[in-house]
Amino acid sequence: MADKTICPKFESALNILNKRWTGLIIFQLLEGAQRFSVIEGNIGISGRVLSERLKDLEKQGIVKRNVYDETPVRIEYALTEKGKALEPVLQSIQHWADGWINKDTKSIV
Amino acid sequence: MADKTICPKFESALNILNKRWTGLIIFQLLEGAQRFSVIEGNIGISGRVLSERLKDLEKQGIVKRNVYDETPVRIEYALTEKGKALEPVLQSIQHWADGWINKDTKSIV
DNA sequence: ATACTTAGTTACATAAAGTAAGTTAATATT
DNA sequence: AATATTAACTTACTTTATGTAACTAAGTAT
Repeated sequence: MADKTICPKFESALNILNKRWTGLIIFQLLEGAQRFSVIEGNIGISGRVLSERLKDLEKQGIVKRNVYDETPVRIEYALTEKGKALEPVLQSIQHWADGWINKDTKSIV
Repeated sequence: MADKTICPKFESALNILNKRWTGLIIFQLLEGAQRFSVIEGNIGISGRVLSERLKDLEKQGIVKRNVYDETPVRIEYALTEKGKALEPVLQSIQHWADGWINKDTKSIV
């Protein structure tokens, strides 16, 4: 691979949304903190990959993992400020989708 | 997979940007029509996958394939109106990246 | 002691992406 | 006439990512 790095920041941002499921995970968390099993059920991701993604997102400072010492233990994943700052990105995707995606054909309007 | 379909249009839009390379391909084409080999070289994608992606994007009405009968044949890929309409999406990603990505650490600002 | 719950992890199977060589068509070169 | 060149792919094969389903750990409750 050549890797011309058009703009390293931009590429690095794209590499986040680029990965399967990250967009939906962030979209879910924009509604508020959620537990592992809730995210899993809501977006239909496999536990294996959700675990992987949440670790990535945490490492990138987009998601925060909060442990509540109840019984059984409750763990919630929430967006950080950096994560919340992605809301306009998802909104612009939504806006584009509203204007250009025909939900029946999944193709040209 | 459960597939709760949060919003079918939104999901379908995400499934485009979601795939590896599509974001960069569209970003490239925002600068104007480009040939296969140029895109390939600029973003460092393999020919096999670029071919696959361009067909997908064409099928979704985001990219138009233009054949110029020169010698050797010249083929250019350009964004359609639907494709150009993605510019604000990429801009919002760029904007987020500028504010939140530290290009050195690739992580928290 | 056994069972239940959440939040994972592990082992294995299938699908997607990377690599490198090959194909096609229209010239241009020797 | 045979060989080479160029762009745009395609094919065969390897590596990586994702899906599936069963399993583990910690802390109760029965």
